[in-house]
Amino acid sequence: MVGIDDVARRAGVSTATVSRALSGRGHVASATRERVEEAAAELGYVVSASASSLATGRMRNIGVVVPFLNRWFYTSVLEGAQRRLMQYGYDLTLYNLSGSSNERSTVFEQFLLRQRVDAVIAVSLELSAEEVDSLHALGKPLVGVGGPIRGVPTVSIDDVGVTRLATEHLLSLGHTVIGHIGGDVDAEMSFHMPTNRRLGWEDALRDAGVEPRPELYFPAVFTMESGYVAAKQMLGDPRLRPTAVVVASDEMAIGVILAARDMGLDVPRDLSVVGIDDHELAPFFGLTTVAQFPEQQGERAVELLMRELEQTREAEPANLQLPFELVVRSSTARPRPEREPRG
Amino acid sequence: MVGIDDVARRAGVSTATVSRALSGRGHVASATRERVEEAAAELGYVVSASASSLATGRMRNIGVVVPFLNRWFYTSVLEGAQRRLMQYGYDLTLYNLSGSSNERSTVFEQFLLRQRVDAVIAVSLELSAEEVDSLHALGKPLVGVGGPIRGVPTVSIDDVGVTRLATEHLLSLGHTVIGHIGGDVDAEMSFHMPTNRRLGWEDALRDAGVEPRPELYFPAVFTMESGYVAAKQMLGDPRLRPTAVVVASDEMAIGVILAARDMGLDVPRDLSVVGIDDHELAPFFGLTTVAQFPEQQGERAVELLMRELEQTREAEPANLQLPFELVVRSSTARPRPEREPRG
DNA sequence: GCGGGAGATGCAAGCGCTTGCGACGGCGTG
DNA sequence: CACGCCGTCGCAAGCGCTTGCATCTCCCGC
Repeated sequence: MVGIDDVARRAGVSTATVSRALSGRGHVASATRERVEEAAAELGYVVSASASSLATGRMRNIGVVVPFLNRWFYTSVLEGAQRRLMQYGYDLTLYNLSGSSNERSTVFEQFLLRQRVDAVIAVSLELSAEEVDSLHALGKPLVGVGGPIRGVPTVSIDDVGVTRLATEHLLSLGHTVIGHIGGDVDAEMSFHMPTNRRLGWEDALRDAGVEPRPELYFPAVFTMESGYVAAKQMLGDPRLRPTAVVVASDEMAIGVILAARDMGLDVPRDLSVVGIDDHELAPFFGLTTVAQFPEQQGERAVELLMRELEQTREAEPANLQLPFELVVRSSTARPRPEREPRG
Repeated sequence: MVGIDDVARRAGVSTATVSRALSGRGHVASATRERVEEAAAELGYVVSASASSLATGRMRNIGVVVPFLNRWFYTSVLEGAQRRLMQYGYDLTLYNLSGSSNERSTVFEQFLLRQRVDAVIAVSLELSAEEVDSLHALGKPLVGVGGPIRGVPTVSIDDVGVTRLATEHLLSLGHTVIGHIGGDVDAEMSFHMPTNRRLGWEDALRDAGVEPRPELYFPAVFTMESGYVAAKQMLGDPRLRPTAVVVASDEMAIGVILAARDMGLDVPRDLSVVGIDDHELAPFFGLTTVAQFPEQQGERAVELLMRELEQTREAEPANLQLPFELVVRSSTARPRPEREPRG
């Protein structure tokens, strides 16, 4: 295994110079630097991560904690974070909490605290005060993505804004009886998000002079099937007869479209549906949606972290609100002139 | 930061004893061990990963390389691997190749060779001989999941077996005009898999005395949309008129179901479809499929690695074939007595 | 022409563990 | 009863880097 002194010998300098030349820290004459780089390349030298870490106290590795893996949002965030981290020369070590419930404490106690990561990104997780504290006690920066964490910088979207935008789109088309299928507050790991999205729907309606009807809200759990079931209930109730529905995620929205189809309703003629996400399947189903950009969220989270890590100054816990935008496809249209939504 | 000698002092022993007591290597009187563990717990001591790695040469971290993240198969493998690794006390660092094409070489040259991982798991990747060699040169065990890699232990399923089983299911129901929608050999990173799956379809047909017709095979790219498009072509061609189709993945198969529906065909009355995977959406669509168990594949890959890592003996490159099984749902049925499949 | 400063490099002391080797008793065996 | 072995533990030498400090050279300005 070729080490730093092999390189030093070959380049005719000291190991200190090799270290400085390769890391870019400290002054090295450019001629010397080239000679060192050449020697390193010829020998195929790469620094030992552990030795370097031991000496510097930095692992160049950050931990990303996600509640699930099998969901578009998380993998997208992961993808963005990974890409950006690689550019910074950092590794990403993955912690997935979806296993047994005690996996969570194992992750925290055994792994995150084990000095294997310089910082952690928590995706859509509501961390307890102790969890945050234990990380901070170790001097490990922490940023959240998705759910807000008290006292921790977070990148996210404006959750009330997205459903507000979706609802406004529907209102502008002339809809007034607009349902909402959203996350079940009890069932999710992050309870703010579903609540906020519901709020956006209500706010937009009120601003338009329409009083939101509680019976037009149906809870679901962010899966296609759950959206399907909720839609069947909503559309099957003759007292409701919504002409449009805003759905808190694209996966659920697709379930809604399928449900409508199965009930003989035409989308968008009989029912307009708009989702949130711009999931990869949205174009295929012609789903109008409010796009959020999870990859970008991952990237920004990394940037926040890097700023805290590379500079010495404490980062102000600035919560970054990322942009979102309406993508109109074929699942929304003006309501039918007749007030009867059924075929 | 509490270090090993803080623990040693508190327990009244040497650091050597602390190390041995906590790591379980070497003989330590059980009374001493308890005293040490107690002291460590009281101080909240956790070993420094870098110091430990430097001394032992082991990182207790393994790299997992995936071609994409946004696909059910990969995230499932990842999930399984992660869970098992955590049980062994290992970290998982994630490398995703889906970015730019030069990301691949960066991953190999800059990261995997950087002594940050003890071993690597390559998921559905055809590694070049140099890539394999460079890893072996560093003494890093390597196991593949999904695609076979020459000279490397691999865990996978019998790709010809799965489509054979799917086809036999259809044959046993009485179908004889059975189409196949499979991966496009040119478009995929792993070229064996689509070929083998096509082979399974052909073999089963031949064994039943039916000559497979090449025009009943349609290539696609493992997405729902691509399956949809291929199905439209297949079902739209009046010369073909298949009564059933075996599809190389569930996502594509769902596309096929949707296409059939859009063409006014009833599944399974007018068309039986069977997929491969047992994707999380399969139950929702009532899709009959051949289940493979990617999480299990991830777990087994880890086990293979651990055997190679923990024991000294060289692992024989035993390729592990994992089980698969037919899951019958509502997308398959006997063909209609009439030979006319159209409504 | 000389003092001072800045740039370039080397020396060597860690970073916090692990582990081979040796010391020391206590106990089983011939 | 003496010998040797084994279980238990400490000593100290690394593991392969990084970096503060010292040294030396060269150049600049007065």
